[in-house]
Amino acid sequence: MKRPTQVDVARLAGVSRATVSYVVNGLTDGRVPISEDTRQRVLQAVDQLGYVPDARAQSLRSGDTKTIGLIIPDIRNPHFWEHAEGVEQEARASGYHMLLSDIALNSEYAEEIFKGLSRRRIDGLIFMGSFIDQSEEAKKILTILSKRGLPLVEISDHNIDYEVDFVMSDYREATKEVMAYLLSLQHQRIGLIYGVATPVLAEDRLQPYQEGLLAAGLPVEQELIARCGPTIEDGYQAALQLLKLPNRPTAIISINDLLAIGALRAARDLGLDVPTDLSLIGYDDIQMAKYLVPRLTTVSKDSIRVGREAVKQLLGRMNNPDLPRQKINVPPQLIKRESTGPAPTL
Amino acid sequence: MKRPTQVDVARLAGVSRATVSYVVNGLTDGRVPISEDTRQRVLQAVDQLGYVPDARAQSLRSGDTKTIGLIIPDIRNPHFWEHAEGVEQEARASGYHMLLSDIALNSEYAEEIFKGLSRRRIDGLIFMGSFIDQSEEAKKILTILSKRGLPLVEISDHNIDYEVDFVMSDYREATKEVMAYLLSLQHQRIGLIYGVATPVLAEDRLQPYQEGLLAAGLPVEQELIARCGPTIEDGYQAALQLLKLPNRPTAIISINDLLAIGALRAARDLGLDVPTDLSLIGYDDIQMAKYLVPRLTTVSKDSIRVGREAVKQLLGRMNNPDLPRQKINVPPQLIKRESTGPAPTL
DNA sequence: TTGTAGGCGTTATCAC
DNA sequence: GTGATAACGCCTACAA
Repeated sequence: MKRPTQVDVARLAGVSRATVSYVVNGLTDGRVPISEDTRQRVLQAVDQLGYVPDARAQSLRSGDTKTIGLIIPDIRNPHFWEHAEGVEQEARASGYHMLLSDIALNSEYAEEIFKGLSRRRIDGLIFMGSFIDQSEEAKKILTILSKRGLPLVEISDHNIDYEVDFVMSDYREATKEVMAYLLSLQHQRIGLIYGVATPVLAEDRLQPYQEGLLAAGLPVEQELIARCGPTIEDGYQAALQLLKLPNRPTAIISINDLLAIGALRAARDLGLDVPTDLSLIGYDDIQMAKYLVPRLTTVSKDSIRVGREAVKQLLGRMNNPDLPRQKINVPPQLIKRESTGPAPTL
Repeated sequence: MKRPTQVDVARLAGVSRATVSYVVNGLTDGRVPISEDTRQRVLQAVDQLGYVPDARAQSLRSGDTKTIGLIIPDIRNPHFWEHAEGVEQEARASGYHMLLSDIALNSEYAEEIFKGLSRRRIDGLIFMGSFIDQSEEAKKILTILSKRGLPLVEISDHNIDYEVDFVMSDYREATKEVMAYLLSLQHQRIGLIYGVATPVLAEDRLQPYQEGLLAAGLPVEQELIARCGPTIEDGYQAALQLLKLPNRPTAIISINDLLAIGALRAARDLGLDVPTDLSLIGYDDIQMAKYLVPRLTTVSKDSIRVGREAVKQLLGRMNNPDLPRQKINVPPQLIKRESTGPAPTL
């Protein structure tokens, strides 16, 4: 009934524990030679008993856990699963497991999550900067973990100035492009659905948005900036609010595709056609973006690749702690699809 | 630099290792009395060193890992993330962690994944029956794990006959309702997008589909059944295939909402209006279903609740292995929205 | 070619 | 009130 251990295998095979260890770990043809006969006997015993090594014990002994943690801000947003998918793929390929934590956009959880990961002695941690930044608490713990030698990689939407390896997709540049594009389509009133606002998101998107407006000689109007939460419903309500304005925007930038889905719905509910009456742009290029009706114009980034790159960086750092600071740029790209068009003449 | 252990804390506080253990585990007011003075000194040392207990060691000692595994069939389908969300919520509330594995619809991975979970000595496992069933290999391992005393809970779309606790949402009944609904709308040619076909899905959806047709005196036509893979693109292609038929269906049932998103797009690309020209029904009621244009009619199940119930069952079984077989029914529900309507007169 | 012994960090048991 | 000691399962020098 109880799980078999090395001892059980050894007993059955009539050898010592160490021999079992050698065979199981395949050191056969290396430094420690084991007779083929013994090897077979051990293997057979393993099979018969269904012996599986205990990762806890191995890890306690070896010092590493072959596990990397990934903290995502919101499990409900498809965008983050794509990161998770990339992380999991690359981790698996390197013999690592991924331990996924959803911070649920709730800074209160942050400490609990870090503690959990800390207890489990993960070998490295990948996290999304934008949301961790929100919490001073989280930042503090992160610093401690880092000081203690835990390899860290941040996935960021902008350049960062503190000492962490990171994979960046510069949304600042992308947002400039978005603004230029909308302005070239003659849009004068451009709304911003600014979900889950953080200081950092501001740098990436709010600022370039404002700067783009000003550079074109247009005013920055607070009523065109709708702050909201992370759910589709939030995006829906935010869009409704914007579109019901006496002098409504002819274009809306949504901070992510999920909110844009809500916005699309809102437009339709008000009898507005996208893109004839309203242009809409999202960010992330989640898988379904190009199947929506209309297909969504969006700022695309290869999220799976970002996840994979993050793991690569992390493993690099783990193998060589003295590496110079790593950074890699996975530039996002404006994908023009059907949800944007020339400004209507109102 | 190295992680502090109990020994370090003990040294700093000037007490023995055991005392540290007592204090940290809060046994203070229980069986083992510790002077308040000592307690404070220990706590302070813990804080100063940033000591965090090592879960591996604890687990090795105590025999359990406070971790439950969850195997989902496809990380790309939002539906499964909702289950994961429920599992994670309930697990967290009970002091457990969730270890998520994505089987990537690939039976080859199954064995590897089970081995991984086995090595990690999870305390219990929740899995989705429909996809595990595909692989004989997987089924065998599952049986072994179960025999060995690993508590198991299956999340299933139908009643199951073997000895496992399970949470069921009976899609068989729901599908009957779907058929009745479509027939009442006068649809005579009803297509089925039958993604990721497994024998079990067949029972839930293919059979009632066929039976519904026959009961209404309609033929079961193979050309109306499009088998396909799990991605949106697959759904798109499958729908295209169906809709290009000389005698195209006026209604399509899609095995899940994700595929339905593809189908919606396909209809639009062929210039067909949903629901005027084509009725479309999905399954799962993923979050965005009610924001799509048109809002998607679907078979809804409370996935988060299913996840939570599964954890409750699992914990119940863990606390009391001799419990009689548990089963709970979370019945799905047909939600009529905008993607369905009366059959067009072709 | 195989066996022995020590230790990874924790906790339960039993003395002091 | 507090401190040794053994044990959880594994790996790896080192010895035989």
